[in-house]
Amino acid sequence: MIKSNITISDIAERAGVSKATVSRVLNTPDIVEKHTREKVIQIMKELHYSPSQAARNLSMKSSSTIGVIVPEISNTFFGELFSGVEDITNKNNLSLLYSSNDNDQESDYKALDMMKMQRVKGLLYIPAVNYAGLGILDKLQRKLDRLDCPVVCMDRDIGLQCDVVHFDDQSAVRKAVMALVDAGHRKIAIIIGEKESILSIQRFQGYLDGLEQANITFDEDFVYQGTYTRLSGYQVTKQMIAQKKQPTAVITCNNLLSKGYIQAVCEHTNGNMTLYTHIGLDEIDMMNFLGIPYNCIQRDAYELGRSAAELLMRRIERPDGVYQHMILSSPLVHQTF
Amino acid sequence: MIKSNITISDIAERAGVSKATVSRVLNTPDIVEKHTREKVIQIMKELHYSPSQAARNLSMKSSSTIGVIVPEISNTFFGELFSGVEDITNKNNLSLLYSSNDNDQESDYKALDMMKMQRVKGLLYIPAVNYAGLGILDKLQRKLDRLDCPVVCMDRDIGLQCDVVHFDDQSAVRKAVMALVDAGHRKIAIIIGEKESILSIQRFQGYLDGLEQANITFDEDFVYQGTYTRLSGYQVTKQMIAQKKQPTAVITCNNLLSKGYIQAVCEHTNGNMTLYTHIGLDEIDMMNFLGIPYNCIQRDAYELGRSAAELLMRRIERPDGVYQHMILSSPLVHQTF
DNA sequence: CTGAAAGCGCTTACAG
DNA sequence: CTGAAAGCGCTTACAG
Repeated sequence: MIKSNITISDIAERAGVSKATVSRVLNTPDIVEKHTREKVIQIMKELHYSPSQAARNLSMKSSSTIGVIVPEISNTFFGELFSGVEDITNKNNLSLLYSSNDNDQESDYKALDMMKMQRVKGLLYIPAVNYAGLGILDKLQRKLDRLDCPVVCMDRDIGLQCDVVHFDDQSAVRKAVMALVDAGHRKIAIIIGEKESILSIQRFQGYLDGLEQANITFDEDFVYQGTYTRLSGYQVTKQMIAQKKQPTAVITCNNLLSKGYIQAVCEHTNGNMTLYTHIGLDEIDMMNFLGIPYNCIQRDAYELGRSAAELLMRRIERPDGVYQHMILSSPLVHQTF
Repeated sequence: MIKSNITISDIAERAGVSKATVSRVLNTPDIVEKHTREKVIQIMKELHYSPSQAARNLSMKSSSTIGVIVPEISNTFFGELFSGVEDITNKNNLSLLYSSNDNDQESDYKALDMMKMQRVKGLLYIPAVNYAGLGILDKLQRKLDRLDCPVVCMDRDIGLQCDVVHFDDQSAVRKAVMALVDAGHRKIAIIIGEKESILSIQRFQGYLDGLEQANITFDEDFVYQGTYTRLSGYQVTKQMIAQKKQPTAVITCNNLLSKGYIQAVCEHTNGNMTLYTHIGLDEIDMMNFLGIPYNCIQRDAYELGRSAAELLMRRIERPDGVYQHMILSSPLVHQTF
């Protein structure tokens, strides 16, 4: 560590100019005389000067930081998303302030408070829970409004007044059901996570839509509900396997549930995945490469992050104008059945 | 968006006290009289006051942000690592400023410059490349020193003067070779990434150590070198498969290479992974659950992140003292052969 | 093209 | 226990 608190004053002094001039070569180099400019730049380099963003932000009442709040970074889906975000913010020379909310409302509030204290220039946000369902959507909305910066809500459309980017899960699940029906299935089970989650609600609705379209009577025995974790997917699938009334096809509603499902099935069949015909939401890494046919609704998390970040950039440019509602398609990819 | 630039002055005015007092209820509440304190707090709540970190940092010449630089967040290894980091920084009420360097030296410099401008309180750092190998380690070291904050180097020990946390890859690979030898193998191939990478150097040395210990003559035909990407792992493995001289066992030197390897082997054998006996570095998600026996050197990325973050916290507390060199063990996990 | 000065929103000795 | 004032490191009208 080197104590190196070089400030604009040091540069000004050495260059024999005012602080204002130094500031100008930093911000509006064109308006300072060439010779002066070069001298100042030279000295900055010599002294390894690095302007303080904090001071700059304070003075300009602005910020160079974008906040990102996602449920949990260790889920590859959010890692990919993050990667898409970064590609855009990098281009715009913006820093990324990160926080995860662990799908927990309290953590979510904490994260939002932090973002506010940091005065982020914009926020990319995945709500922790379904605030609409909890009846506290208004409270969240006010919290976001008070952030006093553009917000783009990603992945979960809980009814927020802001730009929103998400996948059309409802129709994707509907199509998945239709594809199974076309292949002759009538007994189609679905495994969903938390009932209250907007994700579950939409995906389940897609399931109902599909059944209706195919004239299949809804049978609640084929609805398995857990939480959006691998462990839960495993347990629920075990339960399902033990039932007398068996489905012939299964839809699992996120990548973690799918993983748990696969684990349970493989354990039961000794690695043979054909116990049920299966369609998962989200790709699962490696499945394609192992020569195991894997059917899924493909959601491009990288693209989600990229689109949301681009939308945020535009919104920062032009804060006014009607909110965008962007829906990304998620194709059904099935090699077999 | 609500324009809500409530400042400490607003609070002071409404509460009929000075700014200093308001600041004190924020920072040292105990020394302000109970009644005053409560009144101020009350007004802060009413007005949804949120202090500006930028102003605070500037005034205190400090920071509440930890920087994290990793190669690429989309690799699950780094996602897990990040998750370990966050658990610690959350506890300490520190924000996380994130940047990836994409294993590219220029991006790495850019990231470091950004961290400096942001005046991070500490940095968790994975060097983009092997600076030692490039002969510019000194330059990097000075860059880090000028950051004027504690730095913990993670995952890659390139010889930096700072705290370091990494796995003992060399001895892990040596043990992997020994395990293969014990199972009767003599023709053991290794697939490594970029030659110059410190990762490759150490892992390759472990390979040599193992061969020597087993009295096996080194045969360079069994060394396959690519880059640390899935595609490269795939291509190199294809090449290997096409060779007349065949190994009986293969070691792949990171998770991406392992994935590419698996892809190539499965493609060639139609899903039968027993073409070679294989040990990969790092776990691969799902393998265990698919009932596919997968042998690997297990490196706990979450633990790496957690340890590094804890070390950083301690170093921030006590900046002086000799640098720590922490080596995490990475057990060899093999169910078969 | 350049400088003096005020201001951004805080904190903290200092004096009371 | 509290306030007035200086200072953190910048930027930017304003005047020249």
